[in-house]
Amino acid sequence: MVEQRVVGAGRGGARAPTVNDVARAAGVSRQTVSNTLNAPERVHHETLRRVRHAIDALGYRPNRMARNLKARTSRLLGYRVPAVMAGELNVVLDAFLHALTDAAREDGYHVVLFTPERGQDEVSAHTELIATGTVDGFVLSETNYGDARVRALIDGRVPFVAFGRSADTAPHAWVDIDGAAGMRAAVEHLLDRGHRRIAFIGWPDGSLQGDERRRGWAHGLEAAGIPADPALDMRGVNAQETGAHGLRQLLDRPDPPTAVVTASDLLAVGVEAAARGRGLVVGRDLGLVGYDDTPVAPLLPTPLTSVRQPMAEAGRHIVRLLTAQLGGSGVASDGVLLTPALVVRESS
Amino acid sequence: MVEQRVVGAGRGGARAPTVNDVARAAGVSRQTVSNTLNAPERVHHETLRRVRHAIDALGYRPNRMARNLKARTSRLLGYRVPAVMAGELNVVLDAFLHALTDAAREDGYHVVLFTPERGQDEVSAHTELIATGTVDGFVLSETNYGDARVRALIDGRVPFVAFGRSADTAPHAWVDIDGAAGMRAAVEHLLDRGHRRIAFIGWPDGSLQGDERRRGWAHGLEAAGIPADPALDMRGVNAQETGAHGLRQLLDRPDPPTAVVTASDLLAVGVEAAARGRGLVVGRDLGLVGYDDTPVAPLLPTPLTSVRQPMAEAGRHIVRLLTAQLGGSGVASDGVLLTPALVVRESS
DNA sequence: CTGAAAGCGCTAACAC
DNA sequence: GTGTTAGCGCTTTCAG
Repeated sequence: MVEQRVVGAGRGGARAPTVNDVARAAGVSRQTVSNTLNAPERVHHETLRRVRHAIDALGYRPNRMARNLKARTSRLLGYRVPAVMAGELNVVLDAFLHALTDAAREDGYHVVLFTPERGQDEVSAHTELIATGTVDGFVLSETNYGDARVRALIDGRVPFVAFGRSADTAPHAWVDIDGAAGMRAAVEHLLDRGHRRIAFIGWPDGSLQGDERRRGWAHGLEAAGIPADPALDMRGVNAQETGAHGLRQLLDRPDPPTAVVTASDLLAVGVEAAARGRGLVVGRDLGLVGYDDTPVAPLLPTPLTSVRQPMAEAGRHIVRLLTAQLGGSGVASDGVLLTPALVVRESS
Repeated sequence: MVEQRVVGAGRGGARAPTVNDVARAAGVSRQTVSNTLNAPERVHHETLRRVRHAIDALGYRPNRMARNLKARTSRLLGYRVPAVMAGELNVVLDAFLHALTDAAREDGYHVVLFTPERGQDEVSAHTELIATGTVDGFVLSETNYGDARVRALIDGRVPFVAFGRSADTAPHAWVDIDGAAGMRAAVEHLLDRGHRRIAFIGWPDGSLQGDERRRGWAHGLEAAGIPADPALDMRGVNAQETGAHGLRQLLDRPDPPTAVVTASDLLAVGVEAAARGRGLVVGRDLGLVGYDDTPVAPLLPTPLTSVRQPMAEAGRHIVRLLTAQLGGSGVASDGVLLTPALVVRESS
């Protein structure tokens, strides 16, 4: 009986069986082994059986790297791990990565992580990986206006898909979540609840996502015949204190809003805290809707209504577009726009 | 002037220059090119200069896969992306991944993500990757009592490092964070603050981390001469409601605790909510310490004191141990135990 | 239907 | 110091 244990690159382990070993065991040439795997219809029934038996007996598995070298591909998709922002609520990176990984596997790829070296710029971190054939293409996230990576990858004819449009660059493949639609849904929900004065607390101008969300707020109101009052449009960095400060300012006005939408859950947490500080109960005295539906949303004193982004779906689409490019089908300038969903809780 | 643009595997891009191209351009054999890169001391000054010039001019970068095939390694470390748990606070996956990725790069490796296929068991997902030479070793996380992966990888002589000890298996390389020490620090901190009746709310018996944290609570008290009262030892699934229910039960006792430590921030959120429901203010009327220092901790109505696990440091150690094994140095049974730190906020 | 020959891009031995 | 030879494990012509 042939020993059948998992043998790999492990130090000390016997080296893994190769096509040659299988060929010898089955009494055929190694090409026939290859055909058995890649074009079984060209192999005689009986031979097929014999080869397959040998494969099982030896526990043979074709070597990825040899295969890839021959095929001049790595079957690897690069993803730059976003920097960890202290104090920020990570926008469900895990769901996104999980989706990327699952979808990649289904298409015969793997996701490989990277970060730029100290002192290395973003762009050369990418070009280096391509030039060495380490990856076949990239998943870009956190793209913004005039993203340098987008520019460079297009110029270098490197396959990639961006998570987020980057507005002012040449056409390229992207997947995005419609931030304006999400915010608009939040506003419409509050309008349904009877609110008429709805404030927005967001980030300073100049971020693609932030601007889009602000636009959604304005359009949502205007569609209902309510002008977007600039006095109800607050902005500041993405921090709890910005939300708190914003709400206090709003409440100090002669005509305070009855509801607030924020560009992030983090801002909403600040709003909730400031409201509590003024003796107001969110959900009863003040409508509040956050954005991103981070894990904190259901945990606030008044569980927070929030806009949920379909991160897993986005990840799947990204991989599909990317592998389509790599496979030769698929255009490098496809775009997919996904719509977020409002998760209604008690804050609104 | 030689054209100098990034050329890669991109469809339509001209194929990348190889050693042969460089050799031709520099008027040497391709071996000399290889030596220039890998053993420059054996190459004549003048030749070195010429070859290097050609390398720069052509934008040559050695192909990873060819190199790896030759070296019989993939320079890839596999990491199974943990399943996304709805409703759980992800324990700062991003910081961990970032650290893994950075450390891997410094040692000449990359991290590749994977998940088991539908219907595929954990173990064969790992052995498959090794058998095909896709990865050189693994980073295991979420190990638990009698982990099947640990068993299988040891048997298959596959290099790996576990994040978390798995108690009852054969010796192997691991990095862990001392949960008992973390909880003990929390208890000692509360004792310093004058608390004497300190309750613990944790998970049901049978999880390595949960049991360890409970032990830390008991030992922390006993070291101060206070017996760990079983009536103050609550358990339930990791959910907000478990914390809330636990606190209500504790408060209904004739001798309620003055402080609570929990096995997770999520449980602490529940405690905070239940306390508020009873008209108690955490930090003033009740001491509270959570665990994991998730992003919610500073955002609670009373910012939560919590035990922070050094995830980044753990990631770095894991990669160091793993690459040491792969490089031939380093023992496969090294262990590193890290100590968590208490982050004191207003809840205690 | 099967085998022989060639080569993906690189490097390690060994000659010159 | 430099070039020649060989081969990592696989697949892809092309003969037989």
